[in-house]
Amino acid sequence: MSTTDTSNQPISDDTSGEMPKAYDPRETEPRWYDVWEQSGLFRATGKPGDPRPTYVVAIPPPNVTGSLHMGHACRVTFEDVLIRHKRMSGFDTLWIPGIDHAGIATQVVVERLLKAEGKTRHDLGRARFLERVWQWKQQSGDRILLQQRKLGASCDWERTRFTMDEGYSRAVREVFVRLYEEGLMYRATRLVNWDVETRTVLSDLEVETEENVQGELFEFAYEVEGGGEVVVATTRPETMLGDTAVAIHPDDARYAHLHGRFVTHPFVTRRIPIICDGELVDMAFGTGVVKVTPAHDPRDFATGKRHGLEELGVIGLDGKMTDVCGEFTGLDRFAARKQVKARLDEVGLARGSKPHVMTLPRSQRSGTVVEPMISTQWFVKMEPLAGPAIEAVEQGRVQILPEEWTKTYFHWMRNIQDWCVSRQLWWGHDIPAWYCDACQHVNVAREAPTACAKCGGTALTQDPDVLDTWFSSALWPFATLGWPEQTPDLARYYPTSDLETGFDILFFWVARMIVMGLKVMGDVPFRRVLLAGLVTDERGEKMSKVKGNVVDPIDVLGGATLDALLEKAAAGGAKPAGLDYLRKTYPEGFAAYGADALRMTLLSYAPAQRKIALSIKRIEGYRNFANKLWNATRYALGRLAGSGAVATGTRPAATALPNRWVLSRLDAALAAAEQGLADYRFDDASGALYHFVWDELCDWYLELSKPLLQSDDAALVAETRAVLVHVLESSVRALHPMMPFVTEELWARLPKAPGHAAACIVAPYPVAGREGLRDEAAEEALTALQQVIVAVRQVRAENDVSPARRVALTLEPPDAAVHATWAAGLGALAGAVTNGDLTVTPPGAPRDAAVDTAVAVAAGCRVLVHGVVDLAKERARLDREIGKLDKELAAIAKKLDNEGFVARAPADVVAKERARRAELSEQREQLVRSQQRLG
RNA sequence: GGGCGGGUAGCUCAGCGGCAGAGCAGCUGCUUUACACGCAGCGGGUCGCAGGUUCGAUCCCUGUCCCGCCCACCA
Repeated sequence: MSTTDTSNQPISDDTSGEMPKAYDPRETEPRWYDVWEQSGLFRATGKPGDPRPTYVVAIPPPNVTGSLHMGHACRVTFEDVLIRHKRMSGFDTLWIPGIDHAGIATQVVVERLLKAEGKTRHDLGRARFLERVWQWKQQSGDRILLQQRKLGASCDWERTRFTMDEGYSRAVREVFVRLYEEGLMYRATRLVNWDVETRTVLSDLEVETEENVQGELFEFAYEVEGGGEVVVATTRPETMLGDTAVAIHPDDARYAHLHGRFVTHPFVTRRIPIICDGELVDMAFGTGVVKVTPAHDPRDFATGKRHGLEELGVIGLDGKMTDVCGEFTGLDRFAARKQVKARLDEVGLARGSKPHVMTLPRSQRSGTVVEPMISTQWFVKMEPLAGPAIEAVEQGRVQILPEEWTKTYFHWMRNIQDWCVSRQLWWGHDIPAWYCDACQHVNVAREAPTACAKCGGTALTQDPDVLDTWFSSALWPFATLGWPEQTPDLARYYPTSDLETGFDILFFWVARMIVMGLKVMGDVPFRRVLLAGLVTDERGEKMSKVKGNVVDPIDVLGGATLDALLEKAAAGGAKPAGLDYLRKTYPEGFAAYGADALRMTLLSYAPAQRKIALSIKRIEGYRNFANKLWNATRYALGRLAGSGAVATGTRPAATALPNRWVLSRLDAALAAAEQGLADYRFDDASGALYHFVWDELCDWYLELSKPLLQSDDAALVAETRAVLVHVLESSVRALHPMMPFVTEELWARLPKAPGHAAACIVAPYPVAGREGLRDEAAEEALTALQQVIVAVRQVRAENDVSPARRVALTLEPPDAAVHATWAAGLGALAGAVTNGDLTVTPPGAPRDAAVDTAVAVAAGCRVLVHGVVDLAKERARLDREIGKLDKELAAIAKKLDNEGFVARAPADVVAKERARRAELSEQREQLVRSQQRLG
């Protein structure tokens, strides 16, 4: 695949200087980011009729609540890998950046700022408060966008969107009105989740349940009119002030005499009917009598509807008892609980309490216990909308990865409840509903109406509430492309390709985008959903300011001393335990690991329904890897200098074994990377390239290339240079999506043929098998070479032979054919790499080794290391080697002696075992003979 | 009460029918002119537990014990 012509791109940078021994990301990263951005390389340039395929990702817009955290770094990394890979592969790529206004979260943050000034939002009034929030938005939003740049995000910044942009607001109003017109948006009075702290209603999703709370089940009696009593139990005694019925099971013989009777309320003058309800009451639970508070409990609310009970609100929107509560009026709900219990005790109606394990609903934002309240709110009717969204996933029009999440998605969608979308906040999208002062008619319109549609009255009041922030987020994939205008962007880039996000917002955001995309655009918003884990600290605990365990991506990139970390944590309100954790875990703070290292680290975790416990040691490892790549290039540049060898992007021809081998291994690595990227297994893709570069290219090829480059054979030297530069530049290109900065820097320094891409970011992504396939013969031969070299190294290390000491080596090939290969040059390579003078003995030569000679068996050959005098050590080493072989042979024997195995296992498996047994036995025999010779 | 995921080397995690792997940590050497952010070598695991299927199980099935998460209106 070809990429856009970049020969005229103004890519230039001063990379002529000497390469320092260590790579310093602080120097290269800002420099290259500016070059990319200023050259317009992030822009999606597709025009109508552009033949290139498109690839589109809409970023999950970060909240304007502060600064970027590790979760965002995760988003940026994954998405940037996808985008950069596709860009290099010739796609017209668009990555839409943006910011979310994050209604409640942002309002809470700004209110906290005001509180520090001793003010509340009410002191400012709505208009001035919103001004403050907009100020905050500007500041926080800018910071977030800057931080994303530091991570290397190649977004099309000119298309940056904010969920409260003018155009975006138009989209929100349009969708609201359309849903209203179809009867899918409605206003209703319901029992809702009320957050008394922020004084707003919450959707079901914004309520989190705290499990296994140790509470108590308090029992008290109601006096029955005409004598007797019934005992009820409750975890919330204060709600008894709002009891409007007492329920028993219709079939409960114990209470048959109570049918149609009343009880009296001890604190307010009210007769409370005893009702029969088989749905609410479980005869076996407690006393079998249930107090009914329709205004403050979901099940009681339903019961109230069935029986036409009065809904008596006793807890106000402010969490205090309302004025129908007599002596308890004005008390905080928790104070009232105590007081009610005390008073019940006083009047002799308390009947004791039992410990009770329960779950407590808490507000996701404020953490306060959520109070069920009756209130009039706007709802979206979800069931008709969910159907198509379920189908889309069933039919694979949207694919969810990892697949385990599909089930979770279906479960939620199939049991979906209506979505409460109004919020009693100031920061958010206004609800486009105006109430007629004269006739109360609800006027829902795209623009503010001048007169009531029903009575013509001109006195209209707009709904003071705003919309749930997720309502606008649900429109993200098309609103960012200009909808409701029919823009060229919308035509070209919708549906988007992949959506990548954290699994924690599968319901909040992903599911609702699918719903809205299908409803509004008539098509899915994206083809694929990639869900990633939550980034946690090293212990697997969620990062939080209070815990002090927040790892700021920017600190990881640029470095931070322990003192700086402690200071920041303390400023964020971290507790002493959190600071201790920091001291213990990061005693030296962070070095400047660089964005590339952080990115590689985040990519290295396998996708799973699990947390990503970010380890600094791991980041350090990838920092080291960047340095490794840097130094490999440094080595290559030194050897290429003045030679005229250049990278062409085309695989050079090779005859020498190491050259053939490394080209073949490169191909294997590229194939693995390609597969990993295709499967969204970034861990596999990055891992394949990491291991190729470090374990094969650096550990073996670069070492083997040294003797080759010193050869008198000019053609061999030229070939090796061509291979060296090719393998390196291919690795650099292949790693670019994961490690954009160091690769761009190295790319600039590598000598390139005139036609080759000027910038790595737009260079063609290397494809496996393009200019040649795997070279099996070379791989096999080089494996043999490696075995011999490793054998010599082992012998040297175990016998304390200094690496500096040159030794004499003898290689005894088993037959003429093998002898030919080693004699032809492999033997010399083995010697060169191990600092030895290696002699290959011809077949049939005498095979007696002197006593000071250590012997290993590798690649079927005997490997003799002369001048090794420590007999005891050598004997011990051989013992261990033989022991290892014995263990393996025993395992093989167990299999082959098993008739079932020989009879039923596939023939090739059996054959393999037999061959292996033969090989190992031969090896063992040779070692035993060598040992005997040692005496 | 349902559902999902996890328990593999000291730590963090890959692997998921046919020789137990990586990174880090540990131990032993090495100022080898690409790299000490390094090189070479070594040690370390009844793959949570118990059954079953299979010639063969870390991998598949059943049960069980821990840990995490999600959903659910039992007073």
